[in-house]
Amino acid sequence: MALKHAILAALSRGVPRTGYELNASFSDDNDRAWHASPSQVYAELTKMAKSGLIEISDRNERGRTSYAITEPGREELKRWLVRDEPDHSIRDDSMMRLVTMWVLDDTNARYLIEAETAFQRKRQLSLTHLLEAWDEVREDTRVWRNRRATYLLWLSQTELMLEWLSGFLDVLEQPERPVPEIFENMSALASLKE
Amino acid sequence: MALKHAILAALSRGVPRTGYELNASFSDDNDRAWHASPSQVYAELTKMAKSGLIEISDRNERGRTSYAITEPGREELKRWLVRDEPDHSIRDDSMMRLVTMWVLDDTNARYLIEAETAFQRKRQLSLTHLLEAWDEVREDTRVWRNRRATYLLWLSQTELMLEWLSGFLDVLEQPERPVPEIFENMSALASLKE
DNA sequence: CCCGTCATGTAATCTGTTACATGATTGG
DNA sequence: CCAATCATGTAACAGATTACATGACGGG
Repeated sequence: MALKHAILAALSRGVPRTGYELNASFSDDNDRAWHASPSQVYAELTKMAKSGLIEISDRNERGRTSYAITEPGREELKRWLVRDEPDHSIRDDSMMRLVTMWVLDDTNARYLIEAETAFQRKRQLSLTHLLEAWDEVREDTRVWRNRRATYLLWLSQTELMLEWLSGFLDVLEQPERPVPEIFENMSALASLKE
Repeated sequence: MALKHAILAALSRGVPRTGYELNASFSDDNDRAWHASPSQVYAELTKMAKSGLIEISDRNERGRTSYAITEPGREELKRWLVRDEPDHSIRDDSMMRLVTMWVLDDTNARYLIEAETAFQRKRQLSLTHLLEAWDEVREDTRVWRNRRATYLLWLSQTELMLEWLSGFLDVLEQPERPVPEIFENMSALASLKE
């Protein structure tokens, strides 16, 4: 039950948040960590409040209910981090498409690769903007250092992906050219030269 | 229902496979595309055989049942690739841990980062070996070009991760040093310098 | 006043995990 | 012959999605 921990992580800074706000971050394309649907989040929040990991910190005149992490919640978050084995299993729809691309003709394959490229470029842009905005805030707490480092990772991951996608187009379209040759000039793959 | 498409993709080369063999690839740490548990795979295979996307190609003296993709199955695979929108939502347990690391003290954080580093190094090794083995096979079909390109992507993703992890250790342990400075000399992040 | 966004939730359904059961074969 | 691996499945449960329902508020 990892949504539980994703919620605890989101509240761990101490700032209370509403279900709506949490949903925004769980559906955000920039948040490369955990996705959840709204109904799931609301259900989980009710359950967690009942079990004491979080508590209602504020119930506004309007519908909004804010939740805050409790001490047991913070304990559980740490317990999870240090005791539970990380789960490295992956379900990546777009990766699966990339491995299966060869079943298509060049026209369709090219189209799909370009669509993926467009998506990654969009991501690259919004991550860049976010990082630039943070440069001006100039905060330097432990949380922010962690978050900035993570966003730098995500940015370089999407840039690696973009570089690879352009090579992948050549792999499908230039069937005579050896695959290793196509990728050997990638800066991001420089370490492969050893 | 993406497991369906993962199975079709695995059978798409035309080589029949048993449930057991499919399970091996779905639980393989190297296969960075789709994970599934054995019981789920067996259930899905029975269902797909009933609906005609795959068929039993061989039922051995022993328990083994081999499945092969059918023409409708191949059609469905292509339909999925070109018509269905890719799902970019992510649930990445180890990524979530990395974003939450700041709640821990340095000792625990360092320990977890080192554990993750060990995992990624193991992956790096097995991907390297796989690619080297393929160099000797020297096949050059459309499938193999696609697969080689994908493995090169996974390898460079792993190497990017390794480089980032070593920087991330510094982020937590050298609280005075600015985060961007720590990562600016990464070769994989070279494009950020523009 | 109507539409879009804010804000939360229920119910039905589907997807995926865990624990368990079963039995054959292979290598030491 | 015993343990590990091969090989498949069932049943109960947990996790997640979809469609739907509800209502408040703010701006044009």
